[in-house]
Amino acid sequence: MPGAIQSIERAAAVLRLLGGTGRPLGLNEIAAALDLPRPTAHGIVRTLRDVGFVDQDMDSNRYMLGSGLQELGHLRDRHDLRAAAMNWADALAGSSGLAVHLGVVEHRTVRLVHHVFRPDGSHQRLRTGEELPLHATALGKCLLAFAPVATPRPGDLDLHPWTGRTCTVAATLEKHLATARHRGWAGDTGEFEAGVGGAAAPLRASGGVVVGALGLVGPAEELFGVGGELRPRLAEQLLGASREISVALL
Amino acid sequence: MPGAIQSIERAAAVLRLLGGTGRPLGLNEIAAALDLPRPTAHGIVRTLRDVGFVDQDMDSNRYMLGSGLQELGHLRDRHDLRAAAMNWADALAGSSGLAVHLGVVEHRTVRLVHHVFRPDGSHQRLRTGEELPLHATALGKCLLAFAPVATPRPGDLDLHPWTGRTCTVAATLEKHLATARHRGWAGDTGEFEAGVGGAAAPLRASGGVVVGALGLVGPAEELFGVGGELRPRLAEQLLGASREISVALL
DNA sequence: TCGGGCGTTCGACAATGCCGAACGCCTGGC
DNA sequence: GCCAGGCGTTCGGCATTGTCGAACGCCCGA
Repeated sequence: MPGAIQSIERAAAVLRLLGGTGRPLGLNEIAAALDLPRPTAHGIVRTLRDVGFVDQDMDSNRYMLGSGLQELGHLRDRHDLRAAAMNWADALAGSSGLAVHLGVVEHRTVRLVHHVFRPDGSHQRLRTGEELPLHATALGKCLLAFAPVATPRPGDLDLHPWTGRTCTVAATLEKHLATARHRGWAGDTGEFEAGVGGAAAPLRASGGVVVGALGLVGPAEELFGVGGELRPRLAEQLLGASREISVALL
Repeated sequence: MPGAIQSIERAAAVLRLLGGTGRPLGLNEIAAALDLPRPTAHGIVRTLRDVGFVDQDMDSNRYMLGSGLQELGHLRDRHDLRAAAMNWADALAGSSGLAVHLGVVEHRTVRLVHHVFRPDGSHQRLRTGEELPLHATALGKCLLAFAPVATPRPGDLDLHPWTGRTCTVAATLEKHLATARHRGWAGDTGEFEAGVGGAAAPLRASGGVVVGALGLVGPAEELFGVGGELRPRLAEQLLGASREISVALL
């Protein structure tokens, strides 16, 4: 059984030390805390700085955790969401006969973090990683409606008209969001891609924080009945799955 | 100029690869992506797993980002808050003549992340790192009032009676929180420590998310006038500082 | 059962990391 | 102004640690 790589272990110890101490540390403090000679600690810290995991204050020369770590931490949060949702998303695609999307807020868009194909064997392109507009998709409108503090205000969005059905007036979009809040899900009836509809429900982590949205996507006439309402069976399946995923996120 | 420590650089590359790919990776994929021989990649990945920065799925043997990284990322978020608030907190202590606390929600308590002594040269103990009760301190009530999704509901809290003034009934606490929301700050009149009062205002990051609270702490009669209202000068100073910090967090 | 693919271990060796000595800069005290 | 001390940083010899080809062991599918 080969041993661990010592320099990587030491790098991890430096990061934990910086994280556990509530202030920037000087090289001498780091070296003393880890019982390392200063040039050894310096080599480690300098490399961590070069890779973005540690920042160095230009005036005091002290070291602190870097933004590269923060980004990785947030990505890990997202992976947890995906892991919790994956099985339920698969099952939802199976029971609904539609494609399933899992999306999160990223900057001012929806980032697709998981995509289950419609289970009919038709030719489909995997869209994981794509950016979708907040105002013109069910996922986006769901996030706008249920995670207002994490999303821009409708009035601050560029309401690009993707199709003739896209909301291009903030007040109209606000009405859609109010309706979504009332129903517990948000819909789109061909607002991003003509003829393609969607419905999405929020995913909540501990404390009720909305951390993402789960959506169904397919031909609009398959999702919505004559009155424009989401078909009751689909609503039940979507809301059921989003509830189970939210429980798994606690 | 000495070079970087190669194995640490490679470890960072592994972490970025795992973060940037939306799914768990096998060793062969990691080795191929980084153009490393498998045993080399294995040594790196195994060490990262041992230090908690990488998790390995027991069934598939695939590797993904670990929870240790997530924790460090969150700690970095907190350090950002502290860095943004530090100078304003110092100035607030100077202008108010009181001690200043900066706190965040951690589990079901307030974690003190910064503490500026009252500037009168009196003997004081540094309390950074301490846990304070949410229901009995101004910081805690501020977080309960303004960050409801990140804090427990009053009815779910253990309302321990620290002093004779502590709120021990959820309905009473709810009233305090409603008052705080109305005023923009929360107060405590000796509910945690007899005779010691506090007032706290929320700190907001981008999107309006409340990420912490800034508080004044001192003898209750210095904070509150005869009618029990926070002295106007202190209210103005506290709210001014919290606004400036919130701007710095955008 | 066999073969392929996978993660993991073994051990030789050389390259890389380690670390004592020294350097250069900054600050504070005299 | 000068000096000393404290700090982060560099240098370079050397040995230890990391690297990596070869092999192992396990699992799954044909």
